[in-house]
Amino acid sequence: KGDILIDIGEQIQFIPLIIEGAVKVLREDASGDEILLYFVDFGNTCAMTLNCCMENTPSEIRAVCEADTSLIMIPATYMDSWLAKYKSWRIFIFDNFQGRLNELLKAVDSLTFLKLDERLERYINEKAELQKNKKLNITHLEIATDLNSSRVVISRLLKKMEKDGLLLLGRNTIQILN
Amino acid sequence: KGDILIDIGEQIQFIPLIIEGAVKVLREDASGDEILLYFVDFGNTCAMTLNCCMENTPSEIRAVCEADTSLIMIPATYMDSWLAKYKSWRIFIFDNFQGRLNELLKAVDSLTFLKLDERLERYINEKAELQKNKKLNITHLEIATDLNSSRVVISRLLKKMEKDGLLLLGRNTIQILN
DNA sequence: CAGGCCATGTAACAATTGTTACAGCTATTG
DNA sequence: CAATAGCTGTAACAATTGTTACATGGCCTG
Repeated sequence: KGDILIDIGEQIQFIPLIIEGAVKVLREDASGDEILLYFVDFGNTCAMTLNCCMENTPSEIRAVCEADTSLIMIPATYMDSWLAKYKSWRIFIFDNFQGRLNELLKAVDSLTFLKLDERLERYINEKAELQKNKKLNITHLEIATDLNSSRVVISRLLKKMEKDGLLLLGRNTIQILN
Repeated sequence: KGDILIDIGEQIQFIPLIIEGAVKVLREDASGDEILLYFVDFGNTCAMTLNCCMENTPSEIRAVCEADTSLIMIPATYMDSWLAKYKSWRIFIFDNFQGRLNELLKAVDSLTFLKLDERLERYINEKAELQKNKKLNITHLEIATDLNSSRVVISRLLKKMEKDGLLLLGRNTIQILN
């Protein structure tokens, strides 16, 4: 948990398949601001990584373990020969591309069409679903970083959600009600 | 020009390769608001389309011809067998995936890290580059639609850019200076 | 237990973006 | 040439989001 699997600018020689746990994929700009792109969990891999392996280009994203995570690391050299040999591998790879593209589209949708309070709500629910637990251990600052907002704004919105009876706030915890 | 190549929800049986012209790829939400994702031009194809062909899922995006456009339409049935047979085809396909993923990342970056005036500037410059002409034929409303903003806001920002000596505005035209 | 660090709550204010309303102008059409 | 529809300019105002500043209280460490 907390380990950086892949960082921006890094070259990768292995395709990571997630067996257990979850990985958070994010993007950073020149001044160090971040935005969460999506989570990847069991049975999936990161399409960005696939490309890096195929094309030997540096990573555009950072991947951080959300929880303790087990991976199978497949050497990149197998990538191409397996594509030629196995239809099941082709299907797996393209399924994953599709999944990642759709996650990116979802990210664009959120940024474009949702207000911050809606993005926050979606974020909290996704986190809870991922860890299968309605009580989150997280600080307002961490949320603000993931959503590229500021702590004060997130606190303000969370307080409003608590007043509306959606949440219960504590130090380092958010309990989802209902 | 103006033709809709692929619409949201449509099924596609052909992989379009762009020979001439340019295609604009956009996303729409439930209430009909749009956001421009990226442009595709010569030598490329649309990764979303690739997936639709492989997986037979409906399109998540709309593709509209920006200019008069010529395409080669490759029947989707060839997709898989060519992947098994030709390394050059695999490279082509993965290059395109990489290109489209990077365009999507760029879209996320713009939405996250740029203010509207910067997004507008980027948009105008991209348009000019695409058509290799610093005089654009476009209305403020069209721009507002592509950027998911409102006409009044775009007019306001454009006027400011004109005052700053970056542009020359006319009816249906924007001339980029410098 | 004292000191310091961190998380949260709140207020006041600023900046950005969106909305509504209306006026003037241009081009096209009958 | 009159009528109309579409494009642009502008003002006034509203909503959302960001910023700065400070207070409170928990928790860890020495």
